[in-house]
Amino acid sequence: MVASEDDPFLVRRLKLESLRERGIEPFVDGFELTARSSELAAQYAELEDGSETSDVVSVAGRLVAKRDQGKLAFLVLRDATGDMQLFCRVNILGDEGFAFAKDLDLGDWVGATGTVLRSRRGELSVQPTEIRLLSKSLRPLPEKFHGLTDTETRYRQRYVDLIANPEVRGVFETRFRIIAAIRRYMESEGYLEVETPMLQPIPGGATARPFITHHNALDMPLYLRIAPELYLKRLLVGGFERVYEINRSFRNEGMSPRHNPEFTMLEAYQAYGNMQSMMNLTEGIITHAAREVLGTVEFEYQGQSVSLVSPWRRATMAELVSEVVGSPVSVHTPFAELSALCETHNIVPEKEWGSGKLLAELFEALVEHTLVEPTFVTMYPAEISPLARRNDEDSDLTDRFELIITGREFANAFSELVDAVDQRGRFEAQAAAKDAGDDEAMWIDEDYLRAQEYGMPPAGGLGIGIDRLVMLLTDSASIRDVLLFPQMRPESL
RNA sequence: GGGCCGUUAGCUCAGCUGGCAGAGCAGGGGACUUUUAAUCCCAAGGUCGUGGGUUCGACCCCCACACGGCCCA
Repeated sequence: MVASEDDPFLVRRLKLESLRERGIEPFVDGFELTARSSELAAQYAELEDGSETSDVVSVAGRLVAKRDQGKLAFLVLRDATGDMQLFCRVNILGDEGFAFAKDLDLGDWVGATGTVLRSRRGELSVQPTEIRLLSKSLRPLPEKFHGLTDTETRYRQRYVDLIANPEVRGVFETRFRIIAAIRRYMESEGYLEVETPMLQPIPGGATARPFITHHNALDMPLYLRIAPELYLKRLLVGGFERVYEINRSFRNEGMSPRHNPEFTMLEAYQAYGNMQSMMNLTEGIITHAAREVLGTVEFEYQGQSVSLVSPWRRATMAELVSEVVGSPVSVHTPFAELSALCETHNIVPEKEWGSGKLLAELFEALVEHTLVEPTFVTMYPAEISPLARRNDEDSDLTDRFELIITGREFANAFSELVDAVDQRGRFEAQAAAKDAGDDEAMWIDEDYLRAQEYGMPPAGGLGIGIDRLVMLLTDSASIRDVLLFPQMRPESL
């Protein structure tokens, strides 16, 4: 028996068998509770230290602490709203009931019925007349003081992380409140939430490598979408004027503290809108979400202060790059000069890159990480914006912006390209790049072109990375901290 | 893909120039009728990530691999 005494898992298995032998079912069928922890805390806020009531309540939760004191024992139950202490006395529970209570293990799901009191030390408690085991826990919980800190275990066994680190649940509650707030905002702005295919025959709407899968009945490849964009825009052709979708997209790329293979994006499209209206919408969505969950638009992210107070800075990509390199630079700067600048800054240009790509690379390397306060970076080169409308004054640029906050991209939006002829040309340039070996380049989507040929209204379109927004508003350093189950290599169990 | 760091008891962590593996919590036994990381006493618990190598001797040094984290592409 020495071995089993040392193994918490075995001890609990034996305890489980022993319960059954005594006719006690360790996994009961439901439990009727009358109160939750926070409700009792609010209801009895005025109850004085050391005073007892005759009010009978039933509570339930996971046993997270046990302080055995001889003929008295303090158990702490945790439910979704908070903790509640059980004040267990042998003369109230009886010898058998008291022994049963003390024999419960940390981690067990427990229900208790009894009277409400506040202990001399001021702890609101339920003094049980009856304690029931609702569901037996077979594995020991992490250490009570330090909790679970091992990052790998926290991500792999999120259920344990959520038990051991209550603040983690808070992060995810905030995540889902942000998303709910955005949905309310979009509805108030007249947008209809729609659902478009995640399994696509042609992955489009972004430049990224897709995941590929196979449909057996059709015997054809399908791709997990890299963006919903092209389907949402087909809806504008069909006459929907304001649509949005919040859901997963998938990109078959490297993982990092800011990238997960599946991630959540908001995309919204507005007929008759343009880059300007998308700036307003972006500002509205993000400030609304911040106010809803933080109550303010000024906060700290990873030690640096961030202010989302409107209006947000607007600057063109060319202006921002020029500022940093100290001389005027634009998409029209001679190619050789741009190449030389890149090399000065340790960017190795690839042979198919044009001036637009060079400028964008300079921006990413030199400017992006320096923009802490929200900044709309506008006038993206047409070369790297195959779905955006050309600027009326300069056809090498597009009416596109990205929103940068804390040095990171949060949104990407533009006046949509609705000219089917121009769109075909841009697709063909992408196809050429793909043939030249760029496996992130876009495919030609003939059906999308056909849709545009029917006539698409002028429109603004917007994408916001929801995971990154949640990171910002929950002060999380890694995307894995805002994904319940981040992607991990398989562990050997 | 490259660089750096990490992996020791269920959990959180120590471990000296290379000399028999340590603590706290949890778990086991005992005391205690107002505790709050309760306290006190006793006993137990380890393929030191995996596989090689160096050495009289390796948790420690070297190599490879696995998993994770951060940085870079």
